[in-house]
Amino acid sequence: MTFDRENSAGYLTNWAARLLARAIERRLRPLGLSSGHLPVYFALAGGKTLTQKQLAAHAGIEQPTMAATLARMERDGLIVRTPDPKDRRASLVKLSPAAEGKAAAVLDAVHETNADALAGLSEADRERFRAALRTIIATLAAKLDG
Amino acid sequence: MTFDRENSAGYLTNWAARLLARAIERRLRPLGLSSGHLPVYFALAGGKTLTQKQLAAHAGIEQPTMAATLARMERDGLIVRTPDPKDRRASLVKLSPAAEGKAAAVLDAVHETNADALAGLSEADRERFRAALRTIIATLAAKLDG
DNA sequence: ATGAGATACATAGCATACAATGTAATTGTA
DNA sequence: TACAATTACATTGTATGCTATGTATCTCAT
Repeated sequence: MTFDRENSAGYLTNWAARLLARAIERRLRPLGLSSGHLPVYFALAGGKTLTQKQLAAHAGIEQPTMAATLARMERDGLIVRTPDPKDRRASLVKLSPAAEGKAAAVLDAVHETNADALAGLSEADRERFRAALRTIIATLAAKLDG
Repeated sequence: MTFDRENSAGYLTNWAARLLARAIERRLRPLGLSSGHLPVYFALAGGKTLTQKQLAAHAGIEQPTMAATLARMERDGLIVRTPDPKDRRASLVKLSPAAEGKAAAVLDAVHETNADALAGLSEADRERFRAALRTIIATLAAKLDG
């Protein structure tokens, strides 16, 4: 079996994603945050309010994964849930004031991590890279639905 | 907090990696395999023999992660461990005959998944994408060591 | 030859992700 | 209005990944 990892987009993407996750975890840890919190942070920062379902859709993760992440964030005082007055099945999720207070530092951590990772690429290469990822995501997401 | 996911390499890479993982899982499941087995498969296919440490280094994952993966693969009859005659701390890991028999199908699954994911990119864009990933991996791996 | 340090692996604890399934509330239709 | 189907969330079980730490063995310098 001749398999060249260097030419497998899947293998390389997985590897890069793990390295990126480790890099962002290092920067978030001093803030008491973790990589799984990021999609929630960016969806809710600035006082916005969403349901669990909306958060999961926004993050592109499954509902049980979001349920577990929100449970941990609630345990750690990062989010607050209030009953949805229009739907007794649902809760409205908001960042806590403490979490909002960390928003700027979170944004810095994200930007620094991206800058570190992309240090070896020109600005044109960076944009081509992001464009390729957007295409791949769109392709696979469509395939998953259909 | 203004954060544009579409322009975050980390966010996009993570998302693409999760979609790719789901895609390959779908193809591997009928074979009784899973995405975590792949680095082991490709390192050992063809009768090769490596230690756990060598496998972890090859896959770019931490030793305890490889230990858990090997435990599952042993449980499922995919690998065989024999004591290393030169070092009583170590085991030599080999694919089982049953696992070797699936090698061609595994390779097909990987190639098909990559082809699906990259369907929206030209061959030139694909190579640029892989090159960018190799650069990012090298950059982050170096930063992790230093 | 021996003791210190390094090495190979195991173990514990946790986070993030999935699929499959259950429960309660809502919605739409007959 | 009542029942069927749908929806929102919870729960269970598993896999993959990490960090931190423990244990047995090996290696190297004295």
